[in-house]
Amino acid sequence: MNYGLIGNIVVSGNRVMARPREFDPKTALDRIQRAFWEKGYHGTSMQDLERITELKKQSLYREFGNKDAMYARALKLYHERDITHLAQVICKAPDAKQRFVDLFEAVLEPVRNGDRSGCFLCNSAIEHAHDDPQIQLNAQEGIKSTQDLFNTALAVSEPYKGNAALRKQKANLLAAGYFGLRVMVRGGTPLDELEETVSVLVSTI
Amino acid sequence: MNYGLIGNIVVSGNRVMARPREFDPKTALDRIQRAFWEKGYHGTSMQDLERITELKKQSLYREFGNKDAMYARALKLYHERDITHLAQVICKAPDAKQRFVDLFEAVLEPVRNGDRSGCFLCNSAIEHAHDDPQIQLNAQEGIKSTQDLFNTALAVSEPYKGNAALRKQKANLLAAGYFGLRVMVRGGTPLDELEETVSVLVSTI
DNA sequence: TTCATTATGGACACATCGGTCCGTAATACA
DNA sequence: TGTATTACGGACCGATGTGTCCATAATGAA
Repeated sequence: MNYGLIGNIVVSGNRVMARPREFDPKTALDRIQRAFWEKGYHGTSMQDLERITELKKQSLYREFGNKDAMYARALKLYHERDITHLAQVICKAPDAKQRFVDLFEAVLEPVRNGDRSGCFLCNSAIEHAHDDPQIQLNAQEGIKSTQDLFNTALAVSEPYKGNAALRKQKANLLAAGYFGLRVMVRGGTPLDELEETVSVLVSTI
Repeated sequence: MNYGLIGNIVVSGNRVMARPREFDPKTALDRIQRAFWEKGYHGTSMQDLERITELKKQSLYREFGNKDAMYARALKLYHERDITHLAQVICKAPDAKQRFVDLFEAVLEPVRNGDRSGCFLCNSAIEHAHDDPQIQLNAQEGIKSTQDLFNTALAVSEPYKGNAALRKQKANLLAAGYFGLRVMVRGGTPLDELEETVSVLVSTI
């Protein structure tokens, strides 16, 4: 049994393990991520994290190290879970157009539930563009991989299947529209306007 | 002679005026705006503002009130100057397509000069979406007015001139792409990728 | 029991934050 | 000259921020 990383010290399982952890690190990280996603790095204090995780700060520091590490973990989780989720959504339907209908529906679905957090990747890129080169690099790669994802999603149907140049152009167009849409979500654009924008985006396919 | 607003107190000019202001409030506000634009509200401290304006904090407080007021003034200046600038750019050319070529060129021009601040409106919307309803409202209106601006810009040429529904759709598409593009700028996307995205956006007109 | 670990409460260090106040010098007009 | 205003230096305030330390209790396995 491996308890994983605690701070920077690896705790192996073949030792005398005493009082077990009472909280679930995954749900803790999940809540931390939600906080950073909604309110940003500066907008989220350690007090906030204590409150929403229902953990004391000592436990948080023991588990994750420091605030920066928590933010990095949150961003990583976003990539591993939420981006991957979109990647799965977009590859289900058998034709390109329907794929993007599904994708944009997955984007609007949280909005219908009152969640206007937008895109964590975009948010972090904008908040830390001018002070954290690591996050900037992460954002850059995220943008790139979104374009690539859209590209492969288009490749299932003609004329994109047989025309790589056209495919890349369309992928870029859809990616720009996608990022813009997510900014509009966070910016408070009414749902019907968002839906209209989605339908126009899809109609370009 | 009217020295305008100092804090909330109007200083009328028919009194014995003594030592005149030695700095230019406009250039001070200009630098304040640039700082907020680049680094955001939380990322910009009063110390930063003192440094970049070359003013002491007492002068800043006397002139603008407090940090929130400075940020509000910066946002207002963005609307009055930078948005208006785009509005002028986009209305020069005689046909719709060229108008958006000009617009996107105006967006990329700062990037060519190494300025990747992006869109102050988007940045503020994302940073304050969940804590300041006033800024959220401002962002919402900014998004709306951008769509409207694009709409009127399209109205100069057929088929948009005679087809309001099509015009609105295209305006929404271009607006989403525009916002996405500006996020990509701040996210560090390479210039050639940005140019490619622009050319695809323009080609939809 | 002993030992290693987790959890908690509380104090506290240290920096930074926005913001205020005071004393003093400089400036311009009456 | 006196008066009103601006500018500056510097001290200072209270709040908040991240992060550490310590003592103590709880827990489970050897």
